[in-house]
Amino acid sequence: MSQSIEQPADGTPGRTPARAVPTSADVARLAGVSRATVSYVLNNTSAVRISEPTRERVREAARELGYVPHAAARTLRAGHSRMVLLPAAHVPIGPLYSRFFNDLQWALRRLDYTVVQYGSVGLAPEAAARAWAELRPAAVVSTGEVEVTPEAVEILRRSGVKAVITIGTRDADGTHSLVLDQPGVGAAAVEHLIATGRRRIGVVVPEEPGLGMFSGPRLEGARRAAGAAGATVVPLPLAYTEESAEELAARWPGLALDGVFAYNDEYAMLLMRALQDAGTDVPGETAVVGADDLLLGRLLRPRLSTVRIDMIGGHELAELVDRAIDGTAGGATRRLLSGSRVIRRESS
Amino acid sequence: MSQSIEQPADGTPGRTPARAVPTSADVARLAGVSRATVSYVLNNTSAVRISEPTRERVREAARELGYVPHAAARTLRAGHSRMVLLPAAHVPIGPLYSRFFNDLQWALRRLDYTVVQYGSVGLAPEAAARAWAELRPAAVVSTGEVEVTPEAVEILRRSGVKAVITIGTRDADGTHSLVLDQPGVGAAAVEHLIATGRRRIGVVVPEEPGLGMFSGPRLEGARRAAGAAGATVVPLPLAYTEESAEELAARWPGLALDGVFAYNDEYAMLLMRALQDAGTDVPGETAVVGADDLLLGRLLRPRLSTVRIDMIGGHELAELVDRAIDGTAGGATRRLLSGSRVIRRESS
DNA sequence: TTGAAAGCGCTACCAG
DNA sequence: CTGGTAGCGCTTTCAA
Repeated sequence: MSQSIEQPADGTPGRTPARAVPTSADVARLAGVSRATVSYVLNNTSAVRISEPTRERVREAARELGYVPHAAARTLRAGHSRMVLLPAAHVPIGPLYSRFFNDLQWALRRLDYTVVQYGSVGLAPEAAARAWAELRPAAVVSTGEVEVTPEAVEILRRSGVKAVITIGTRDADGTHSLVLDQPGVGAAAVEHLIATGRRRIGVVVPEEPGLGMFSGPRLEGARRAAGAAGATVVPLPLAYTEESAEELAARWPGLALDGVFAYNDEYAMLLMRALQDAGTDVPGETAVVGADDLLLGRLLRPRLSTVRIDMIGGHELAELVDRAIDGTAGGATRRLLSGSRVIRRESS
Repeated sequence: MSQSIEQPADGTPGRTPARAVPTSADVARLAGVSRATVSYVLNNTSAVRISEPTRERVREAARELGYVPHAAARTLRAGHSRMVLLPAAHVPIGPLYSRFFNDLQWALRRLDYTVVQYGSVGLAPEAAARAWAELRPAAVVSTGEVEVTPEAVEILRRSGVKAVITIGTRDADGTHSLVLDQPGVGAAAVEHLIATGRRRIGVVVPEEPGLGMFSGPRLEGARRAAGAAGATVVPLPLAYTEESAEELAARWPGLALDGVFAYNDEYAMLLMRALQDAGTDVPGETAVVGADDLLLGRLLRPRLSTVRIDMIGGHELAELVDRAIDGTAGGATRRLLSGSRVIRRESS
């Protein structure tokens, strides 16, 4: 074959010769056509008509060489990518989110986007934004693990990112913001407790870092709801360990609380267990309400009352992303997701 | 300014003018130097000495323009990327994995790799491999959610991927394989049950798709261990729903099992709850063993016995990835991670 | 110490 | 219907 003449300098001479990775030029040579034709055939370019025999020759050559197009080259040439970047969460928020994530990814891929999660643990907002911007994604969909500051948005914008979508506790300007009504979650729980006759209500505040952006607003909402009804709210710091829960349960009698909103179902389980072990009757002495409606909660005894949180569907969000990228969605929008409601079981 | 002459065709004429994204050429122009100099300065190229005033001018210009390098262009020019691709799991495997994931990402970033998770839900092995290959990552680290077939490995190899690392239930050839000893997990559980006097042992097999690659080998290991001791193993299909668990619990007496390995702690909780509700005494009539050592298990009553699974550390793996990329780790290796041991609590 | 220029792989224009 | 070719943004060799 003619290629053998320009045997390329081999990268790894030691072991398997590892021929250089095939390019569209290699495909063209093997098929006896031009690189342009290869591009037309492999991309099914409709603006140009290639004879069927030629198409087949090209496809066969590509198959034989194991040709895979080079995304970076395509991006460079096109001037834009079809990548949607999701800053990856450092805290797994449970089945609710993971289901949502899967739906989103699946829907975006149907729209021909390449979905990529970028781990951004421990990066400052601007540093993270720069790292994301290097990849020149078409859109960034942030689910709240890294704060999206105005500076970050500006960095992304200037790097050609077409759309920034945030899902979080408050709107980030210049973005399409989906605001989860966290205060509403706390308020729903507390209103329910009050409606069932409770007056002194504890609100668990996780000590784990990274949950503050959720727990703060939930506490705030709880306070508002309690204030409106003349009830009392007591913040209860709690780490996700048995020791911390035991310690809290030990001083429970002194706190004289008749109800508690435990942040979510997992903390609720932790706390409820500790309370029961310490001899506190649930819901007799203290009612407990979690959040997220995990299967877990139905397995506890008493069955756990919970706040089911309103969440946007993955498919719906994918469409928003798509419209935001092609400009149809306008410059910046804000949408409040507030539909949290209590599911009463046996613990309240 | 001179740029105003060649005002580029604006992408989105409607709203904010959105000036074209700045390139290193723009930085060079603003700083009054050549593009080469810009590259030298911003990459701290040591082979070349640039005067301090020039460096400062370049950096200032970059800052002013909000310049962010274009990863695709860099990759294209360099002929290789520093991207490590992790096919993202479609099933959240719990805190054990998520901790591992974070460590791995963090460690890889310290080694100056760009870590990217690629959602590959529902793709055939070869299709997934091609999708990954388009990004020309330096390495692919598969944690077992998509099967890595020999064909897939070949596709990746031919696309210049330097290293393929698999963590899974068996070794994939041509890769660096870390084999989790799943049979060992089942065996450990069953041996423990036998040692504590059980003879007819159920093994839960989750009906959820995607877990088969774990549950199958665990069942196999359980069978081997039972066979060696003359005990009996009964496979128990179970979906992760209350109904499925209730149904299983209802026919429990007929099964006449005195022990059960419940796949993991979550299924164990589900089953144990259903058994207790149906009036079966745990561990009196039936002993229950889970796996993964979740905090959850310690909160149950009786406290759940569990198999703690041996796992490689994220940092350690990051180093393997690094050596595999630069060739130091050799062509293909295999390492068995077998160190599972039972933590006995109260349910067995 | 700095600049000019080639070229990575690909696509889209324009000629033939 | 097919081929030639420019050029996306970047790094790096070679020359000045």
